[in-house]
Amino acid sequence: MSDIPMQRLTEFAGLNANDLALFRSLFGPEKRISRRRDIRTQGDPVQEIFLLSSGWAVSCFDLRGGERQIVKLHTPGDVLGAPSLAMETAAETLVGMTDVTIRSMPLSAIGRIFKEAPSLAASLFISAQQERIFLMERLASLGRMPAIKRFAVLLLHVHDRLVHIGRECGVVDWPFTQADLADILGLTSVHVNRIMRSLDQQGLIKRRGSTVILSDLAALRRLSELPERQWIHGPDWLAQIAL
Amino acid sequence: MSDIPMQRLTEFAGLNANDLALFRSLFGPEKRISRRRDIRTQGDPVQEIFLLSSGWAVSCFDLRGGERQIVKLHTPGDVLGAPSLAMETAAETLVGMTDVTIRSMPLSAIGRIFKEAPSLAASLFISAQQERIFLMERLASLGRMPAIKRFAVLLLHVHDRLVHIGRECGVVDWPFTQADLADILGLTSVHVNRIMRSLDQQGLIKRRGSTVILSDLAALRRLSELPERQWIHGPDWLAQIAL
DNA sequence: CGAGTGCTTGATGGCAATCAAACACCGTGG
DNA sequence: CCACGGTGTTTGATTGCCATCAAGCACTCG
Repeated sequence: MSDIPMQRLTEFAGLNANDLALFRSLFGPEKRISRRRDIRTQGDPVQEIFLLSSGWAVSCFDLRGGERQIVKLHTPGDVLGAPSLAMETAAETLVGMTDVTIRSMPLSAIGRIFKEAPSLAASLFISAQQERIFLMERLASLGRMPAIKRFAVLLLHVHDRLVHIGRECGVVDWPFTQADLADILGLTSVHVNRIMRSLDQQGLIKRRGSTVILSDLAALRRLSELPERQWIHGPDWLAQIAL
Repeated sequence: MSDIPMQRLTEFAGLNANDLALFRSLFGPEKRISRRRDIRTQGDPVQEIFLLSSGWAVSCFDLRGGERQIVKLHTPGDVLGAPSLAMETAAETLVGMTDVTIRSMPLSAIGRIFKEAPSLAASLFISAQQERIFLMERLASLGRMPAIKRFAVLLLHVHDRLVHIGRECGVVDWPFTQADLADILGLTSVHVNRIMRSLDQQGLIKRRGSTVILSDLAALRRLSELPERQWIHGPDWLAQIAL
């Protein structure tokens, strides 16, 4: 059984040993869920939040017409299902894109965190704000960019997140089919295919199976129209909580 | 000088008198900003968050090509600029769409809230999760719906928020031009115009200046493909923090 | 009254959807 | 071993939603 990944939680500030120990203690045992299975389906009662221990997952909205929009990609260390904390029943469906292992935390534990570990609570709060930025970027890309730029924005976003958790620079090895990418980008799989070939032929990316190699990072960033983000690290106001 | 509106903060649970008093005490004096002026521009250092006391505002992303995507509409009582708490410099531009009055809260005050008023902190946290749901809905609408449905989704979203803060049911009186709506919906102003006339002619809405009357709420909800949301109210885990 | 802003309408064009079909790969079972 | 179905990728032909371009109109304001 692997240890609990905490990259996302300690991204903005170090946490003391007590906080980390508390956080670990609040999660249940590991549970395996296989590829393409729902972790939680939209409409289910909200009784817990999840930590993704290993594998890839997504959050998505299923629409009445049978279409779906993937609204967030998750890598190990991510907390899943938190947005629905504001609701009686889950707004999003959580799906494993590979076999995944998750742990769950009951709602009562969230109360404990706010009561007993304010620094931890603040870290979760900032993480939620970061997620809002990610969503706003995706929104800007769907609303105001043609397909090629959307793809570049997505690829760079995932790339930068992967590098952040220690993966190799210049490579994105994700488990998505072109149909999945279409559900992320608001396109059809046919068009995603054309976009990818086009980027390939222009020399911006190369493809090896489901792996994408970013052969020209500078050109991709120029395409994307969005700046690289500078996240805070150990701001005064956060450090001061621990005192 | 008007009192501080707290609808958004008390939406999910009542707060005790101490928490409310603390919250009030953390905001600076009212400041007026006139229509179409930036409250904070993207790239500015993040030194505070804002409370919108009166008027309408938006958060938007300005892209390199000069286009913009409006990512969030704000009504009185909303906290503005919180997503950029995760960043060194602001990711979004905050703009008043009418003359607005705002109050600001320094970052150090956020630290105090987490340290001294865990129930208040938890309310802010849930509110951030709610904002993520809103963004995910917008994303689903831009990614997977044609223009008419996007408009219906937007109109209903704003309508339901306005009703929530006590405005008349069946009416949306907003200060947006068709060009603004285009920046919200990821369309052009020309197309927004055609969409609105079309809905008007079909009898789903009526227009009186900038006011939209929702003449057929049921039909609009059928169009929108998204369910009405049931937000939590006074869940156990939140109440338990105050004990 | 002229300039500016916002709304409306028509004509044209393009990006992406839709429809359709072939191809590659893979695990399964006859 | 090969047939087979299933999944995913690729490519072409056609369609359509929405963008773009252009111009006229209504209203406000200095």
